[in-house]
Amino acid sequence: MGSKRVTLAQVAELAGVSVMTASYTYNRPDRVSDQAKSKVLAAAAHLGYAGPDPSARSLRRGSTRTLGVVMGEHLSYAFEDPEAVSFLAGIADVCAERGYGMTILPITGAADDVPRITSAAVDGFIVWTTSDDDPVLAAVRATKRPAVIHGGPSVRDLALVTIDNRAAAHAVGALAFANAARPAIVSFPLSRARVSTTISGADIEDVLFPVTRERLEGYRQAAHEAGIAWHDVLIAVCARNDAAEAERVASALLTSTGPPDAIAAMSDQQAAGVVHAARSAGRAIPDDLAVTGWDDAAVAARLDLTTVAQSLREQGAACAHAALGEPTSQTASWSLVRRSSTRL
Amino acid sequence: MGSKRVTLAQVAELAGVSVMTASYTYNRPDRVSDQAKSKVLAAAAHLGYAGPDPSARSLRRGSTRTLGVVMGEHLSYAFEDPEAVSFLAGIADVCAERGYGMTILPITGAADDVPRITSAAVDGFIVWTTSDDDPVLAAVRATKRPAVIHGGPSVRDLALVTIDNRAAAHAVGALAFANAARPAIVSFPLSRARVSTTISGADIEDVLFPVTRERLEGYRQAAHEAGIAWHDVLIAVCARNDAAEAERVASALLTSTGPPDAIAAMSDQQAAGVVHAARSAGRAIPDDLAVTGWDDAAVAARLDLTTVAQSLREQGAACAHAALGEPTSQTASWSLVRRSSTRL
DNA sequence: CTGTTAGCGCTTTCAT
DNA sequence: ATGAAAGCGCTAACAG
Repeated sequence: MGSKRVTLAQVAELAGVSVMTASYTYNRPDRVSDQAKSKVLAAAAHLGYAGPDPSARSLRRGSTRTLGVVMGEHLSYAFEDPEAVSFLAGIADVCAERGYGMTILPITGAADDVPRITSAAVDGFIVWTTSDDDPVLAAVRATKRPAVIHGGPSVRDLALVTIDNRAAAHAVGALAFANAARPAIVSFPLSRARVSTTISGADIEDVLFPVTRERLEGYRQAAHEAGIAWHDVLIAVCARNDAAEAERVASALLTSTGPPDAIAAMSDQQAAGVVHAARSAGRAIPDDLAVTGWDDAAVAARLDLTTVAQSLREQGAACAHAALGEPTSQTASWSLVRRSSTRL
Repeated sequence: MGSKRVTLAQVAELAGVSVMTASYTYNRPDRVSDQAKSKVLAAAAHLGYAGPDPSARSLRRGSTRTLGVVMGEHLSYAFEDPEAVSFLAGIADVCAERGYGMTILPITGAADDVPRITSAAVDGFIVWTTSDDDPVLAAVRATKRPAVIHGGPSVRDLALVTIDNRAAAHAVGALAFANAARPAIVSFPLSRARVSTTISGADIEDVLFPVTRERLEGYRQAAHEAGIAWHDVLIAVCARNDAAEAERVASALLTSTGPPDAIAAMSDQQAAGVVHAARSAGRAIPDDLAVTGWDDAAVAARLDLTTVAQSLREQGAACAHAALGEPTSQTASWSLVRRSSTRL
């Protein structure tokens, strides 16, 4: 007791063995005689030695046995988004199985994000959906460690795990916009600036979040096939993915002149907000207003929402495998869940 | 390009400066001339050097700039508990501010948890509520690094951040059990085994989760003061903290002979399950059944539940400060929120 | 402002 | 089964 830091060398000395025997006691117990082992462990206990120093071990081994997860912008938002949380749980499953730690890298959106990435003691990175211009992407790539991006964007040298958002949006959009005259979309942000705004017929090419962009493209195609001009489609952009903001936005739309008769949202949380707004405005679903969600979360079943099912948990696990350098299929599956919130 | 690992020495050599000048370029840019700095950065760019190796740096500095969080049992459960998630967000706030990483240590409940703790490259530990007999506690203590336990148990040398659960349970129990003849409690697990069971007048001393134990003590006192014998109080122990299990359990209670007329739950999620069960059983709240929750989550306001308010987010932040070795008040605040789900 | 020296604590060779 | 040597990549401490 007492001295601040106990080293393996001290343990070895007290045990009367070489440093290597002490080291083997912790790393290859089978290659050490029981006698030597117990001498080492006794000495360790006596000195209060808790095991090899993790940093020294990482340096020597060249591996930290930890995966880094970059959640984008304010980290606390990440924990508030249930789909993001499922994704984390999927990563956690794999880490737990492998005995790996999982380091959450706090991103603030400011310039100091880059050094944080660069100085993270991790073996690989998992990046949660971000925008094309996110400097974090270059920082991750520069580390030359295995890395995977969930959702997008696609970056050279980095793996990508995602569903086909465009195809899924096309499919669910077809249900949402069936027999609609004035469809609207409740959307995720278009850029990292995250401004809330309402526009019509968005210039999709300018959208910097690839997931949002691809979904808008799918919705555009669905609108087109339903005989609706894209510039007639109102897009309500929400700064954050939550029910409250979607409800406010949808209320405004529904009480405006020429209110929408179909709203496709980008998450079930948003769709739940839309449903509440519709109830408050006295609209019947789907007759007055068709609503679709995304993710097939618990709330979608509860509200009987037509939605796109995908497993963020499985995708999180797939990302973890990729970040560990294991081969993984890049393309995740999705399916359409047709319920009573749409006319079709 | 090409060579697997680029070192600072190589960068320095190419730049024609000493290793220290290269090191300072990254760590004390102000102490290096602009000229030298740009030579170093040019060389680094040329070689594809992304910055000092984190493990080597940690070893040399004696600090990892990362905090470890132990969430207890299956990590994925942690992410499913909204209060646990708030707690994590509070830690994340502080880590983001300080430029620290946050390593989530996956705990499986098996024997291999201990080496995971021991080999975590972190400067301090935060342990989410656990049981008196959790081996993780000794492992954390053995590292001799700053550590803090949230909720309990209290362990020598380790900080503790918690509210006074006993007092809070006493207070909310008084509202729950007012004018009740047959009160019941929907409880968190009593031990890490996490078995679901229903007992009456539990032997509180045997409960291994201190948070659960203290709340039961508070409820017992409240029952006593309401003139109810403890052995008449039914305790429905849930394996997990979620609405679904609480709803099942409450349904069973409400359809039994001599159903409860008051139920105190240990979380708002559980209370929400109880409310749903009451509705299904056609019971009026609070006249037929008084219900109380805990935490004052969003759902509590929505269901107009009497509950105990506490900020897990602030407590998470307080834990982070403690784990960083900063002084922190150990005792967090709580307050009673009286709404319409109780008779008083 | 820049450089030299020393070693953080450990484990990978390669012997014995 | 055990040990000696070497060095992972970096930065604190001190010169100059």
